[in-house]
Parts: sequence; C-alpha cells; structure tokens
Amino acid sequence: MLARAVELADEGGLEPPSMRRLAESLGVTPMALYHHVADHEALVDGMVETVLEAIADTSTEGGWRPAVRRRILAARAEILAHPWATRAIETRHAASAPALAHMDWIMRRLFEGGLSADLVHHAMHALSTRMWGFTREVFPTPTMPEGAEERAAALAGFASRYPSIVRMATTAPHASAECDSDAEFAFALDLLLDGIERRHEGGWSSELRS
Amino acid sequence: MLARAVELADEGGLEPPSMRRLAESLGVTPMALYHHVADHEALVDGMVETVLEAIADTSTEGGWRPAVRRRILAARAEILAHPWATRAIETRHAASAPALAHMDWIMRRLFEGGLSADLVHHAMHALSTRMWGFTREVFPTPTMPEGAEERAAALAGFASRYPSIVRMATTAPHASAECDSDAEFAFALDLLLDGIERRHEGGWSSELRS
DNA sequence: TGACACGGTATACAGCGTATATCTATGGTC
DNA sequence: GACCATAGATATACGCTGTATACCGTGTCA
Repeated sequence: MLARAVELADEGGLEPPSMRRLAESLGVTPMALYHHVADHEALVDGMVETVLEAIADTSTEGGWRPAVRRRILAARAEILAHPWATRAIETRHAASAPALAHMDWIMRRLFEGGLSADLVHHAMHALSTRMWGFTREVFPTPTMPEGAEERAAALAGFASRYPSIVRMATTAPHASAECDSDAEFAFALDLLLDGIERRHEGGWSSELRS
Repeated sequence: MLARAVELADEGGLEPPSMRRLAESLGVTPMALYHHVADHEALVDGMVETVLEAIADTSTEGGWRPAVRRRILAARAEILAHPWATRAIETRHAASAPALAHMDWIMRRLFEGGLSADLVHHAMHALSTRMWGFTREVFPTPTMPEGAEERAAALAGFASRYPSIVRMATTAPHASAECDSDAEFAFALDLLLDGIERRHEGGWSSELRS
C-alpha cells in the first residue's frame, strides 16, 4: 500500500495522493486505509521512510570528507527521483528511523575523522537540509519572455529596478541557460565541507566563537 | 485586508488563514475577498510581500561581507517574527518585487566587493534559502522523555542503533540544552561567506572547477 | 461453539477553494 | 436631473478533502 502510494505520487504528482485517490487506485474504500495507517500524515510519514530506506549504501573510503560527500549525493539521487519527496520531507515533524540512520552514518564519519562533538553538532546544523541532497530554491529566478524583442524590453524594465540581478544574469557564464542544479548543489556542499574541514584543522571550538 | 490576514496568521497559526476564516474575521462573506485578490494563492503571495517589504534597511559599511551578513540577519529577524512566514515563502512559485529587491541588494554588495558575475551567481545559489534568514531543520532531533530513568532507558536503546547521534548529544557543549538556533544560523552563514570570500580571493572560476 | 480481532463497507459531517448569478450603492457622463 | 457602468458585497452550490461512527463478513484460536 505504501508502495502503491509512492507509485501514485511518482506519476507526476508533486504531492502525496489523497486518501480517496489512493483508495480508488487500490480498488478499495477510503476508510479501509485507516486499518493500515493512522491518518493521512502517517501515510506521508511512511512514504518518506520508504524513500529514505532506499538511499544507496556508499563506501567509506578516502576519509570523512569524500565519504560524507558521496553519501549526501546518494541521498540526493534517491530523493530527487521522487518529485514529491522534498516537499514531503520538509513537512515532517519528527525524524523517522531511516532518517536517524542516515544522520548517524554521517556523524560517524565525522567522529572517525577526529572532529570534536562540538564541531559535529554545528556541522550537522549547517548541513541540515543539504544532508538530504536538496536545497529549496526559495525563489526561482523569473522566467524571461520568449521573443527576442519582448525579452529585451523586459530586461530593460528589470534592469532599472534590479540592476545587479540583470548584471549577473547577463554576464555570468551559463547564467542565461538553465542552471545546472547538480553543479550548484555540489558547489554549496563543498563550500560547507571546506569550512568544516578548516574549522576542524584550526582547532575550532564554540567557546572561542568564530 | 492583507494586514488583517497577516495579523490572523501571526496569532499562533503556522499557516495562512483560509478564505472563510479571513472573511469571517473581516465581517464579510468569503466570496467578497475575490474582489481584492485573485485566489487563495494570491492572498499568500500578498502576505509574503507584506513581510518582505518590512525587512529593515541595513548599512553598507565595512565591505560586502559584513554588509551582506547584517542584511541577511535583518531578514531573519523580520521573517522569524511571523511563524507562518518560512513555510509560506517556501511554497511561493515566483519571486515578487520585494524578494527581487532583497536579492538585488545582496548581489549589488557582492559586485561592489569585486566578485565576478560567475561567483556571484554561485554564491546566490549557495545562500539560496539562507539569504532569507532561515534554514529549515528538516528533522528536528527527537525530544527526550522527561523522567531521569526513562531518559536513560531511551538513550540506551537509542545508543545501540544510533551511536554517533548519542555520542554527539551527550558530549557536545550545550547539546543537551535547547540549541541556540541563532548561533547555528550564524555559524552556517559564516561558513558560506567564508568559503565565498576564499573563492573570490583565490580567483575562483567555474571553468576551473575546484 | 463462541469470542474476537482484522479488514472492508456505508454513511455522514465539517471544512476547504471557488464558479456562477444576483443585488446594491456609488460615481461619472450626457 | 437622468442614466448607466462599475465596485463590492451576497447567496447558493459544486466538488474536493480528511475522518468519526457504526456496521458486517471472515478467519483464527480457546
């Protein structure tokens, strides 16, 4: 039943199926589902667990940093395969067993790398959503009109109000094309891992701040 | 009317009011609202804009890095004052004028600091949700039972399954107390700003990767 | 044989967003 | 002053949601 729910959602839906739709797809009355799941929230909980359990195991070779990087990219691959999953994950209220297992896996690598519990703590906070392989683009950059002259006109109006946005959009490499979200994700992830490594090597402690 | 909607939501609600509830609170029929707003989505759009417009102006003194940091913390202060705002922001489909203005403000500081358009582009991606002053804690760490012996028992079971999580929770400074989310936010923010500054000084370019 | 739990059903309720049609009061124009 | 368009409120209704409650048939076990 959870499997069917995941299938249903995967078929293009950005949201988990309603109880009625799932019931119909199972050839069953809506209320029958309540014998298997407490309520709709619990259904979504189960769907998320199903996805998180499928995160591929990754090797621990090469030290904590590449190991954590690989693991997070594996989580990303799994979660992005389900278009509804990121939103569903964001709306969970508590960590489930597979979620805790994933966090524990990462933290274990950090401890094995010799990081202090203090730094592990802050590192996990810093990674927070990114450790699941996604970062919500809160506001996607507005799409430009199709035609060449409409595009120019829109840019002109835009440019006076938001000159720096336009400057970036018109001069950064590839910025006019679709953004490579995998590359952007890796960039930010490496930024964070870099910083964590640097804090670790510098003997960082939250007592000393900075 | 937008003001009333924001008020209503602020009164403890984690979600924007329904059309019916807002109408009732205004002493008016639900359908009357549709003369002022296209639909419920547009209502939430307006509420978000109202909040974003209230982000305090901050000074540009001291170079791009402290300026950006101050600005982001100002956004954080404003947005966290409205418990419903982070979720509402995450569900918007397009950037509104005040959202674009905020992004433009930050990018302007980056350009003034001499960063390449390439790096500005990636930096904005890396900051993505953080530039609004929040980071969703996707899975809050589970709450522990109240009593001392229940707490110990829970920890014991937990420890065998998730040893590294427990290790962190029991040995990191302050980890047993409530996390200081402001400090965690600043930690991650500084990690990112650090990395961006470092890339900038090192003449980073996306062609060269790294 | 009886008890009981499990899984499915039928019905109903309260809430949601909103399409449609209708009424009313206001302000501008001839 | 008469007319009319328009803005804003209304009333009603539709289809959707989650789910409380009550009921029923089937299998297992004492």
